[in-house]
Amino acid sequence: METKETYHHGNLRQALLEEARSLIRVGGLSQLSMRKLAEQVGVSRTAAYHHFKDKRALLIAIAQDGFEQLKEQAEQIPDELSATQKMVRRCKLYLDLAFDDPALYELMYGKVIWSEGASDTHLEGTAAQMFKDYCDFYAKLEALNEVRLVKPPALIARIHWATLHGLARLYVDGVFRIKPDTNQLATDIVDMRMAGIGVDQQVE
Amino acid sequence: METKETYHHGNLRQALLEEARSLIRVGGLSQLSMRKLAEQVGVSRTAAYHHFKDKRALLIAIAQDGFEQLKEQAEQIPDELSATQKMVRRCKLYLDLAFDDPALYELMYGKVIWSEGASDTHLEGTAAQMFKDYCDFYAKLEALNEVRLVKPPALIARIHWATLHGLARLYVDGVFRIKPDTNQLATDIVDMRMAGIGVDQQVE
DNA sequence: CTTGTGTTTTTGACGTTGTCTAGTTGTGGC
DNA sequence: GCCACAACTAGACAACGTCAAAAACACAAG
Repeated sequence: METKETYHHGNLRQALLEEARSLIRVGGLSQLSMRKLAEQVGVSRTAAYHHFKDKRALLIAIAQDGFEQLKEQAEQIPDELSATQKMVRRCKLYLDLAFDDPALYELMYGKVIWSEGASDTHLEGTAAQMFKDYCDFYAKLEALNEVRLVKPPALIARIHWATLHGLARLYVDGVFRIKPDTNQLATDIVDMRMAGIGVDQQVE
Repeated sequence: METKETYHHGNLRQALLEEARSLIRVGGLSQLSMRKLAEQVGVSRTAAYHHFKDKRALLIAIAQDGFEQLKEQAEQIPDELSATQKMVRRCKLYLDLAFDDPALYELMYGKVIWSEGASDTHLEGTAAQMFKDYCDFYAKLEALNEVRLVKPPALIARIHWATLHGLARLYVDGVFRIKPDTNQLATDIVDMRMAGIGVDQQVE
């Protein structure tokens, strides 16, 4: 790679994304500014605007990367696990994201992306898919006669996600300050959710 | 009240709080600026700094008012209701706050207050009390032999609050855009929570 | 090697923000 | 009426996000 004395960075977009990711991991979303970011990367304060329409576009790109990473992690869950065990793993991945990288979680599931409609982020499908996965999970358990749903799967899925999101946000925002054992917590949530809809035995 | 041509407003602190409350209700937290607020109230941009140390101090005051209002509403729940019915009412009040005044909810339970430690806000006790109320609720049901807890009350209380908070935040942040029937939702949550910990009959 | 074109930066500038500080005005006690 | 203090106004500063013009760079064609 050539030196930085020249104008052309060469791979500025990627460098901005990586540096921004690092900055928010350390200082939180509120500590990220386009000027500080540019300074860290070694370019002028408006160089980023050639690669990103505005600050929100850069943040969206970081969130997209985060969703991609989460998806790749979910795909590594072994196929041979039961549906319930897979769900516990997915819940754990979700909680791990929030507890290990609170600012990325806040970006992915917070107002920057969602408050003005997310149609420009191509992430609405992602959120819908997550919701659908939860619905499918419960519908599948019922189809296998493993549980008897006493509420519609959509309601159960909504509350399932809300529970995870609430635990995440209460930590991300600083209301709860103690990082839990996410494996245990995911197990407890799925366990309680099983009991809530009629399953007879606890998660093994 | 005397005219506004004079320097002395007379009751600027209260006017700022009321106007700020109104501004965030309409435009959201991000639309509130000290300059716009001062202009709306008819004073110069730094007048507020005589009454509030900084912007965060003003926001804390609004959040404190919000908690006070929530507490007063909870105190109006009739004593003769069963513990479960009271809990449904409280859950409904909580959800109503989030769905009817999202910015106030975000302020009360979000980063402005909680991210740097809330010791200067005198609200830590409020959050702790809410958590304790949920714990007590479940412990009381168990003491009355109405339910059999299969998890510690602290975990159940934490997940109970997380569920409410998650539903609230998913709406406040714009991930979910449809305002639900909060009475039905509160009933469903408590209903499912009952089932989750072993209650034999649904909420009447 | 030169030239032209397109890309990618830098630089000057603007509007907005929160907040500091000095100065001005108003209030109330004596 | 005077004085001290409270409560404001006004000037100023630093930082922010972003726009647009100018400058530098990369590359292809001749």
